[in-house]
Amino acid sequence: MLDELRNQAGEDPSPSADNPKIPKAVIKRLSLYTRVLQKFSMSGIEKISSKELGDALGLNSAQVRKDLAYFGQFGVPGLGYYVEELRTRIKSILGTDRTVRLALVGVGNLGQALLSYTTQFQRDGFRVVVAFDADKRKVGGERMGVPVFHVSDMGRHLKEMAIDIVMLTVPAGVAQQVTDLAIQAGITAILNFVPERLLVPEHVKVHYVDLSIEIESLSYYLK
Amino acid sequence: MLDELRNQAGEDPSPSADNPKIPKAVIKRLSLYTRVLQKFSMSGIEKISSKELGDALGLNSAQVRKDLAYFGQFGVPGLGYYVEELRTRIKSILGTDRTVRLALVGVGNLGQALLSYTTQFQRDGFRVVVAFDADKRKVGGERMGVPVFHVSDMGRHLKEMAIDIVMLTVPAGVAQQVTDLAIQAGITAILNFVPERLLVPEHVKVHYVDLSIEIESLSYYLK
DNA sequence: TAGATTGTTAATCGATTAACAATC
DNA sequence: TAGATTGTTAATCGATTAACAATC
Repeated sequence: MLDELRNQAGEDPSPSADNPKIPKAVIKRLSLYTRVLQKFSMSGIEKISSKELGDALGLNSAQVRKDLAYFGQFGVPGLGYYVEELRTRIKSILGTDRTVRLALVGVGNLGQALLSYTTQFQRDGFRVVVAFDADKRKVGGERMGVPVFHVSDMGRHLKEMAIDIVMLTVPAGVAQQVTDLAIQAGITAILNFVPERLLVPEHVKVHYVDLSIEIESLSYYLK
Repeated sequence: MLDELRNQAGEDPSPSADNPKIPKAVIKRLSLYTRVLQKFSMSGIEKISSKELGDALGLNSAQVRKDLAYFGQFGVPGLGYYVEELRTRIKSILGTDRTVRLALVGVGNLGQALLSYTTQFQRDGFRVVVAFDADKRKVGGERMGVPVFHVSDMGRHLKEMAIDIVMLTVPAGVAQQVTDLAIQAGITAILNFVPERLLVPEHVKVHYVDLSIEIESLSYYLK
């Protein structure tokens, strides 16, 4: 599982009065909503109904309204939602209204693919600001405008550069080791593309993305 | 999600007597099980309990047993499961006991990352046998041992090479167009890495893998 | 036989959808 | 006001976990 599955990370932000345990699936859909809203916004459309928003993503309109209701009342009965306002509110909820700073560990093929997303990330409030590799030949220069350092210096750079999220695209054998180093440097969020289960302390959030599982499970549906 | 989310593909194989609607999440876990079983098998361990299998993946032992129970009785009460036997049975269920033939459309960074997985895929019963690109400079030769043709010839090659699954890593603007071509050529399973919803006929199964959503939703948990 | 672990049912938990009064 | 669409509750659906008799 990549995704969808294998969200065996830590616990959600603790449920409280104004935060009554938000399902993980809701958070993922919020990101999808911003993407659709962005498109509508660029076409100059100013309002959108839950039906329209749902249709664009293959979702039920009730689900859209319920998702949003977790965070407040954003709509106008009889009218719908104001596109730009809703987009802004959701980005604020997700925390992508400020720029999230990413580090990439492992500048292999997948790593570089993620780096090439940088431009898109930037638009979305994300930015890969540093990369690390164990191969000295890859170290020193830049890849896609991102400086590449040796993993032995990782801890220091992670702190200095105020990294929010570490993306792991290293060989399976060293994933845990690299994870430990990152956590020592104060990292609390890891996006793990390595098909290995990582052991981390409670306060660290690991998100698993497992590309080969996606392919493998699709095979079942061929028959 | 990736994963997890955005499984808005067609319907499951129709529920019948010996096939009582298998949840999608179960299928994904089956792939994970084979991976763990492979490891145990290589360490020379011959049997494994649902507890051990679950622990290796952070899953409940009851869930492991229930997942397997969808497909028959594989275990021995008081003993557990025979590693190699179980592995073989699951691979047979998933259809990865034969080699699944993949085509890649779009030889960009992500495409090449997926190509570089080829070796691993092969071990798992997967093989990328052909790739396509619209850039003439990429066409003609091979990448990671896989021949690259121009998209204009895609339909013909897909048929001739008996492709099972098409992996899409093309620019967003052409995703639907490429999809239509693939479907015309008889493709029924698509693994879509492009953040675009694809319109496909009922019989075609689309699986969405959305890397930037994974990152974006992780941002929420930073706070 | 005693100990262990399965397969399976029932209980719980979570997520989606339908329905509709409230409201612009 | 009439029409439309929200926010929200209740109903449904699906997935996970607990519990335990069956069985090796």
